[in-house]
Amino acid sequence: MGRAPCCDKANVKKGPWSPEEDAKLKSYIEQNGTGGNWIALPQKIGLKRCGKSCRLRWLNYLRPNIKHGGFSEEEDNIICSLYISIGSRWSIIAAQLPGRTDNDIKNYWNTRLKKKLLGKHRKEQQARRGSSLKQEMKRGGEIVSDNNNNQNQNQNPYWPELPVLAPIPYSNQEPRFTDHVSFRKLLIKLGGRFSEVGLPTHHDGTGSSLQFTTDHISSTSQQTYEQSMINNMPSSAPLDALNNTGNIQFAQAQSYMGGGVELNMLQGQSCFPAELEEIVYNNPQGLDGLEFLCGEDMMYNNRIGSTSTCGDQSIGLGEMSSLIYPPIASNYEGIMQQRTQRECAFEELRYSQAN
DNA sequence: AATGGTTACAACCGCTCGTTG
DNA sequence: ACAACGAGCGGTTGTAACCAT
Repeated sequence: MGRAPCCDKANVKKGPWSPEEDAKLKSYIEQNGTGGNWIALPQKIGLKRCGKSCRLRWLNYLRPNIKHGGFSEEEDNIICSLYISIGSRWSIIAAQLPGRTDNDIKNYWNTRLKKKLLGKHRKEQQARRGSSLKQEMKRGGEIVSDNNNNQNQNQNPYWPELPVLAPIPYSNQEPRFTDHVSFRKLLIKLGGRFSEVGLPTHHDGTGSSLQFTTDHISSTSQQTYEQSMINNMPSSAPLDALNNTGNIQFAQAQSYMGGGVELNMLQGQSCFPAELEEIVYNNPQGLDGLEFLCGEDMMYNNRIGSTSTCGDQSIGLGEMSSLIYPPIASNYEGIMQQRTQRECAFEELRYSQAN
């Protein structure tokens, strides 16, 4: 037996709202509130609309102080930062941007911001290709003959340029982020502390779960964290929103922090959105300009570890960036569970390319 | 002016989660 | 413990507006 429909589909109007309908809904809610029951609302007002439709119309359009369009650079940065941290959790992102709705941000991301970001990335990639091609032409055959020394010569912290869709080394033998001390430092810098005591081990015997807790955070590291948040965020406004918001999800997220957050560094896992994975995995340099998201240290670590997701203790940008926003990172397990099939497919593709 | 393609946005759909009886 | 229900969320679709030819 299926679930009963929330309204009589045959008798509800669909499509764009008329000004009259808007006026009815707005004036009723302003005078009486929603009454906590959206399903009953349209009947009370005499609207031939589904309750869900009314709710959506109110939240996305009629509610006071709603801003439409005209996203600022700062808002762009916040959206990008949060998207990279938590993915498409539009309601959480919207909670950090007063006056913006999740629907609005979602649309803005899908239609403009994503393209803007990818366009910028591709442009930079082309520019780099162009300049490296010029260099290669200058050096002539040197490169080929010197191939064996390339690794040593490559002194910059960046990954060597990888051709798009080139097979990515995928070896269990060489996890690139095996240094627990470095990782611990990073976490401490971010204000958390992980404990290896009593950590569960994987079936293959490699302990790879890191307990990220805040209940032991010293005031110093807490301050460090707060400072790092301030430094890394485009402005303090989102922080204010974070502190002051009545958003339930954030409250929940904060409460989870007290109990400790487990970051399972599972093989090949990344919570990175597919379109950004392209940037990250094909060309970590492409993240230049997004340092505001995580700071230079983390950018460096990303370059070191971004293509290694198979190592038992390795950490990819997805995981790293999920630490940027600890209140959000506390939802990490949930986010990981919600990894899309698309992302899994991406990982599989990478794996198959490498083998 | 007509047509076809693209973009931006509003709205819908279906799912999950929390609450209630 | 369970089912029914409403609220909320994210993905998708429909369509008006705009632009190029």
